[in-house]
Formats: sequence, structure tokens, C-alpha cells
Amino acid sequence: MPELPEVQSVVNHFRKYVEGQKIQSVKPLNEWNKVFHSISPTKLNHKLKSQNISKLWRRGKYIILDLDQGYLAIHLRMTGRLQTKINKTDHLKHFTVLMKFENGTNLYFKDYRKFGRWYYFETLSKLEAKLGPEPLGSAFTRQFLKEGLQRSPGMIKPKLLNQKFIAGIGNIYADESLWTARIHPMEKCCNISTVKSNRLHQAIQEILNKAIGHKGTTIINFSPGDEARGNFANYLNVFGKSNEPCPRCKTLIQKIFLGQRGTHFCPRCQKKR
DNA sequence: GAAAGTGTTGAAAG
DNA sequence: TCTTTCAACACTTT
Repeated sequence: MPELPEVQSVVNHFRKYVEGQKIQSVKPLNEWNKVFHSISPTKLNHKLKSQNISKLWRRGKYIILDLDQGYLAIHLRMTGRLQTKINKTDHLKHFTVLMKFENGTNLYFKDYRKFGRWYYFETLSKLEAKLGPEPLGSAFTRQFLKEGLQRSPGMIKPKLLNQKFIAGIGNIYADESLWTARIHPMEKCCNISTVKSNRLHQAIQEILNKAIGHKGTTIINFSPGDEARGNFANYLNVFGKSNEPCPRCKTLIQKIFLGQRGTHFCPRCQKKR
């Protein structure tokens, strides 16, 4: 259930295993052909065979492999994990892709809920069309956030989860950012003052950077790579803390549902206008 | 033992 | 166009 900091941590971990490698073959495991989006396993293998991977990087929650011709994008969705080997404790039925390199090393994709997908693109234009700016990039300015919110009639929390608005924020970091900025998750975007919008802008960047520094948040089974864990869960203020005291004012954290997503906030610090 | 919950996303329906 | 609901899947918790 990786969001931007988790995906970045995966990229940071695997760069040294993947960059500069030449692909020998790619195939689905356990008959899970759906793991490759809109392309057959045979066709994808044909496209990728003998291609060099020049760069591993992240865009939104996608892991991108730059190839000689085209791009491979991997989305971990809820439970996807990359591994360089199969561990003793692994259930083999959870593995959905094996990528072999010509130097004899392997890259495995393990995904017990099977929501994760691999995409092949000739160019990244299709992907870019679905994604807003990087929240840690130069296009995500205070102006961008303020003007985007002004134009939106809906609630702030679902807006933060909208990847076309900002790429990479998910449920954990949306809740944490709103708590830090002291904004109610149901507040209408267009009612958010410039002061609060600026506070939110700063909160998003601070929290994402700090989370990357801790290799993301492992709650159940996220791993930045092989068996490593992210330990940002130790620094969460509201996510998963319903009925615990708010770290700021000791009021009990509430949990509500917004657009089918669990949403945690402090009813005292985060007041609606 | 059945039902509900889980960090994501996109398609379908309103 | 926008928001809401549901489905994809497997496992854990209630």
C-alpha cells in the first residue's frame, strides 16, 4: 500500500540491482497473466528482451524503468513488492512476475492481493496525462496548490488523493498532512484560506521528505526492498490512531469514512470553516 | 465461521 | 465534469 515515500524507497533500494542490467526475459508466474496491463506476456517478453535498463526512477506512485526503446512502469498498488530473491518464508503462490537479467540475477514481483500491474509504454505521454505535478518537484508551488483548491468544489481529502491533481499522495500522507496543517478533511477546497493552503503545502513537503528519510511506512507488509522495513510508522500522528489522544491537544482522534477511505483527524485542531 | 477491514486505482453509475 | 460506488484479490481481525 505504498505511496510516494514508499515507492521512492523501493527505487532507492533497487537502483543498484537494476540500472545497467540487460533484460534476458520477463514472464508472469502462477499463471497470472493479468499482471501485464494491456499486453500479452509473449509480446511483452519480446519487447523487453535484450533491452538495457538505463535508469530506475519514480513518477507519482509508479516505478519507471527507462529502456533503450520505451519504458516499463510498475505500480505496486496495495501489496506489491520487489525482491531480488525468494525468501524461506515466502509463499510461492504470491509471486506474479520474474524478470531475468543477462548477468544471472533476477528481479521478482510478489503481490499477494494481485492488484499490482506492469505497464509497457513507447512514450510516457499516456502516464503523464494521468498525473499531476510531483509534490516534491518545482512545479508544485504554493500558487499551484492555492489556485487548484480555489477551482475545486469538493472536499480537500479526496482532492489530495486525486493523482491528477498531485501525484503520489495516498491515504496515510493525506491524513498526516491535513492534521499538520490543521485542516478538516471534509473542508471544501474553495473555502481553504491562503494561510491554510500555504500551511498544507509546507506540511506535504515536510512529511513526504521525512517519510522518505525513514524509508516509508510499513504497517503490515510494505517493504522498501527484500526484507527491509520502513519505520515512518513510528512518527505518524493520526493515521491508524483512532481513539488515541491527539499529540497536539489530547482530544481523541476520530475516524470517519470519506469516499470509502478511512480518514483520521482531530476534531478539535482540525475545524471546518 | 461469516463478515468486514486493508495503505490503490479505474470503470461504471449517478 | 464531477462525485460516489464497486470491483479487482487474499489475508487478518472482529
